[in-house]
Amino acid sequence: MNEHATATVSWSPVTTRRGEVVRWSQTIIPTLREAPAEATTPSHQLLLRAGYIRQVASGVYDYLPLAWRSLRKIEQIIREEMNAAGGSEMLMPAMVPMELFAETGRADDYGNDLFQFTDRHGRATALGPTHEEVITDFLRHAVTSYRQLPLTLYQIQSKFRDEPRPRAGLLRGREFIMKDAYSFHLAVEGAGGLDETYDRMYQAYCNVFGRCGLDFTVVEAESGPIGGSASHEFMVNCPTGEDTIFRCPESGYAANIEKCEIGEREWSFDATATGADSGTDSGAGVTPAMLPLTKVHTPNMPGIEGVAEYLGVTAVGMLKTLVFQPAPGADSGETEWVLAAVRGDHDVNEGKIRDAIGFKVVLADEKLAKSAGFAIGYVSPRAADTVPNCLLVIDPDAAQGDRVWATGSDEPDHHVTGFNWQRDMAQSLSECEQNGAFVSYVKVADIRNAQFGDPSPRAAGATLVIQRGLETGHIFKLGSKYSEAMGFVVMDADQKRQPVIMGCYGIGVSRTMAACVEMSHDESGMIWPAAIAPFHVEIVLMKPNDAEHAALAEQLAEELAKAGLDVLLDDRKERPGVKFKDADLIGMPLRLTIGQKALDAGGVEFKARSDEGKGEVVPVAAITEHCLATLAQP
RNA sequence: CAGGGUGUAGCUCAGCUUGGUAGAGCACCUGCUUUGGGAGCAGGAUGUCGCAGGUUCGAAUCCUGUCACCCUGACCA
Repeated sequence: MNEHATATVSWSPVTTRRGEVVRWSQTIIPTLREAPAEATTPSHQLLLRAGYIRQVASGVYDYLPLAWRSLRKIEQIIREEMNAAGGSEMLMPAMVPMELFAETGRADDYGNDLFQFTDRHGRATALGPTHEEVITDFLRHAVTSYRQLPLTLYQIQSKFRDEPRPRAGLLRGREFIMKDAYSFHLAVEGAGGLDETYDRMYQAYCNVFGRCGLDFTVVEAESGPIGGSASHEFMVNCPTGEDTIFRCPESGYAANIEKCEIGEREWSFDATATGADSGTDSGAGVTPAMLPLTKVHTPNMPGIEGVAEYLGVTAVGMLKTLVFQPAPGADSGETEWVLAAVRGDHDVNEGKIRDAIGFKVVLADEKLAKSAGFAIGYVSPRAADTVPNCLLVIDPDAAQGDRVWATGSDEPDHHVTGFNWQRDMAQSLSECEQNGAFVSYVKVADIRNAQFGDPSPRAAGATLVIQRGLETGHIFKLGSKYSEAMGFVVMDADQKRQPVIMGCYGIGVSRTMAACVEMSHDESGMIWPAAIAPFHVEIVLMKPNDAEHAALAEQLAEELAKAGLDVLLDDRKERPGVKFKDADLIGMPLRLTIGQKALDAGGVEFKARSDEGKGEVVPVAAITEHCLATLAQP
């Protein structure tokens, strides 16, 4: 077993990382010629085929040796950047008593997404999906003075969420590896404040994903159920990504679909106005001439597409009106109902409604809405005139008065054509047009999801473009949501008790690995960036039985390891074709082939995975230098 | 949770309509040959046909139930 000698490391107080040498015959890399039928996304298929992961249950996977090496490298990069940003690593338990989630109300928010069980004593316990409560519980006992702040703590750990539908392998699992960091401050602004750490984390995240060799975009995001005031998502760019992101090519503004603002759009309820068309409106299906309001029988057609076809118009020529209610606990004053009117081809954005009217809304309960007088499925903006305590919010693209619209008739199974804002709702709208502000019960505001080609909110004349991405990182400004709920207060310099201000920062570690495969592969297999590849170099030994060849392979591996590179030595007694196919599949950045051909030519064959062709012969003495130089290239 | 699909050898799948006691390719084991892009020949091993009930002389096949997994949606890091 002397060949193991290359794996021994001489300990030194000064660490110059020595690479590792692993022989294929002594580990397990179970490659598959064909992808198992259950895998449909590229990263899932390749991770399975290349012997990185195996499924244990839906959304639950073994990380095999190759995957684990890559994951550890990603983790190490994260550690270095978190530490550099002032974070301290710790480890919290995966098991969390339900009492902690009850304190913040997240037991209900998470609901069935929380894995729960009861221990033998009947204590309700959850597997942690994230650890705000646990860390807040720890710190409310350990930190009592503002002098101990600011503080940033993080951990890298398996998280558990009982996803309604796990899918795409590691991209959406029920158990996954995540780095979660939490920061604590006395204030939002100023030295030691949340903003300072948030900005530092933002930079650290850019460093992490940059060092991992990923092509990514940072987008503004809604903070979601976790709560808080500001948020950015880090998205790995790839065409198969499940998230849609919008970007303004002029200003660099980028946001996800929930958050993306839309630039100024002209609107007017005036029937005689000219040029009211905004640049976003193709004008298809609209009729400038005034037509009479006509009721049309449209039985069993609550859907926009069906009705539009039946009425002989397009969705662009229709008004879609949805009925919302103030969310439970929302401070809505007198308002009981919120009507949102958008163009038929647009989607209402609840977050934007909230921002426009000042309180959160949820889609109305159908039974309640019907008993209040709404003909659900056939509602028009005019319902705001008849139902009391009803607020009407209109998207600018729908607030066009120089044309007629098809819309609901406010009675079941009927729509109307020829609806015109000014003629048919003049009274309600008269004041609204003055300034667009909250006059009486009508308001015009951006309340829809952005679309390709919408005006940019940050650069006049520019339009938004669409990209696909995979979310691998997310940072939030939490504020005092958790500290207030859990009584984490600290004495400030004025001897007043202040709830602590928090931020939280997550990276999906296992998802980052999958996203990398998703982003970087070809028809033959994976193509790893050097920084997170399981090994830097794979040595393909063509004739493992030839003592001279084998000795050269060992010598090269040793040299490369000394230079700090990790080496996988394919010493299997397999045919060349099998080894080459496998090498392409598992995707190490560099491949060295030791065979008679190249030896006769005075060297070994060198090939970068990302290059086409069969590679070049490099003299043995120059190999290490050549590898290091190639890996150093961006 | 709604809709759809699939469970047969390690993997990909055929067989099911029309019931008669299980197959192919690849992988695996042995031997020989071969050795630069998933080899050839010869031989060999491999299954509670997801599970449970029912119908039948007889069930992979028909019926009922159930479980698992995948896809689309809702939801979501």
